[in-house]
Amino acid sequence: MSVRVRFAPSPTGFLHIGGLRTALYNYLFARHHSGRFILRIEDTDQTRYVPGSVEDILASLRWAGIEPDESPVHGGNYGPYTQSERTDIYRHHARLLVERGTAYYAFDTPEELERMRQRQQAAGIAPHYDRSSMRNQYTLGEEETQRLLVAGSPATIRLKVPLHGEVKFDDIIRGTIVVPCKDVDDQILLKSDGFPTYHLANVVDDHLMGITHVIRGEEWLPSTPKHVLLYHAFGWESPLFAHLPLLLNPDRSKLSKRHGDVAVRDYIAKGYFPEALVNFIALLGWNPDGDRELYMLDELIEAFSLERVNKAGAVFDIAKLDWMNAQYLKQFVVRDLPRLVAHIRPFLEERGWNVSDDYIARVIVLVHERIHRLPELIDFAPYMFSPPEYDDDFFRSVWTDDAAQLIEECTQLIESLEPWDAETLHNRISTLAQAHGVPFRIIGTLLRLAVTGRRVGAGMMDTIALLGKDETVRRLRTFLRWTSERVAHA
RNA sequence: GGUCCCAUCGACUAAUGGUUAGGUCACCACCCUUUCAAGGUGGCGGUACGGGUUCGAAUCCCGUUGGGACUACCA
Repeated sequence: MSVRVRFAPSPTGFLHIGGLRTALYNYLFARHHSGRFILRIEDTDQTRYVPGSVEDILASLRWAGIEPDESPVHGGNYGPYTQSERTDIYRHHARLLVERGTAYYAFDTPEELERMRQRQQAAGIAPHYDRSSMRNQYTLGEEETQRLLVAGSPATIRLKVPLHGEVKFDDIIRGTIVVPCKDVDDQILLKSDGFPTYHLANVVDDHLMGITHVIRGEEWLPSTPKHVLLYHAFGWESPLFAHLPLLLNPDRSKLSKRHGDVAVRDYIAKGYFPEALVNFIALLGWNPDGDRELYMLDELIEAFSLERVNKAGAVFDIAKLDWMNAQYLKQFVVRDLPRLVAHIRPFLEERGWNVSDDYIARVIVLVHERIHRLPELIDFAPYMFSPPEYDDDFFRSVWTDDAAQLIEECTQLIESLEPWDAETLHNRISTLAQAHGVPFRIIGTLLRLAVTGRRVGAGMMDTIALLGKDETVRRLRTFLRWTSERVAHA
């Protein structure tokens, strides 16, 4: 049987980084086995729906290179792929269960349920639906049940969980899991608003859509016994389960906002490469061997297997993501400079800097080893796009008595430099430094301060060579004028 | 509280009964060097604890401790 897997997010906001990893593992598994990857939208809770979510999920997946084979927009033979368009199917199946005697009607109000829970807590027992004392099909009797239904009383349908015995299932990642039935609650399957709960919709859809492997986050592990019971109740064969370890905050709680960005779109906005983010999260909880770190998407597909997924949660460590992004940055500088130029151009234009592709490319080559993400280039080397600004602290910390003389001579040297390249510049300045008995680094630093207004940056000779003779000389003269004013006032 | 899951350096992980417990990030030092990086070399640092099983345990079993998830007419 060919593999069919699904990623089934709720449209309650932007796609989460944890969701992206779940989608990725499903996608890798599907592609590795030449199977199908399905996107299903689980919007059965109308109150939590956030407009634009579906678009963000699709856009984020596409950005990451994960394209569904079937989805609300890609179509497919098992649609519709949006649960709110399948309510009739769920109602039908819920009634089917009632007819089979494996589910029943319940008429309790939220207030009644709340009181029940409080009683149970006060008595020191675990909160659970008490089938024998609440208002349902069994306590009310068939006649009263029918009367209430006909009268239109709000009703839910609950799963009739056996009082004894145990539920057992195999998880590909965790092995056999056994839970006593008495610890499984009579889960609501159909809400009084006629919509299904996650549990019903999920099981019905996975069955109807021919899903072979349910690969999802570990947070679903505790409710899997309910799902297994549901498959039994329908008389269906259940798919194989694989519960993925959670992505964690640095404090080892479930990855969440508060500790940093969790939306994929945040990472897109910060200029991370999809290759880097995908590579990074693929290795959070899975590893094909011990040593290799860098994998492109097709290599991940080739190497992926659920058997090598870890059980323990993994902390999302931005520092390593940054390192990985820098690795890809270096790679792309060699392999695909135009892509980098196109990537950074909007960021530059936002600052009002319109320069040629060729110039941008040269700046990227110049500074790329000093940054992790392309947009960092703007904060790292704004002086490549606009003149530097100096302030008093800066002046005090750099100025020495012979600085003016040295810069004056450098300016003249630069004005007449032929040919115009970094190596020649380095040689001539080196000679000048020797003539003055001054270490090269003194002049290098002085030039850096004058030309860039900063203490750190890319190689100074390369920077000057790229800035050009006119611009460099202009900045040096400005600097000299500015410093002489400072000295006069001092 | 109850149920379930988990446990190798600070982080991500390798080692599926036999290794001086390996690699990557981070951190530290040194080299390189016009600054900062990048790169190179080296270093710091770990099998949570206690019992078993075994000639031999990070690995298998039990317990303890710790962490997490779940415990809704949310997913």
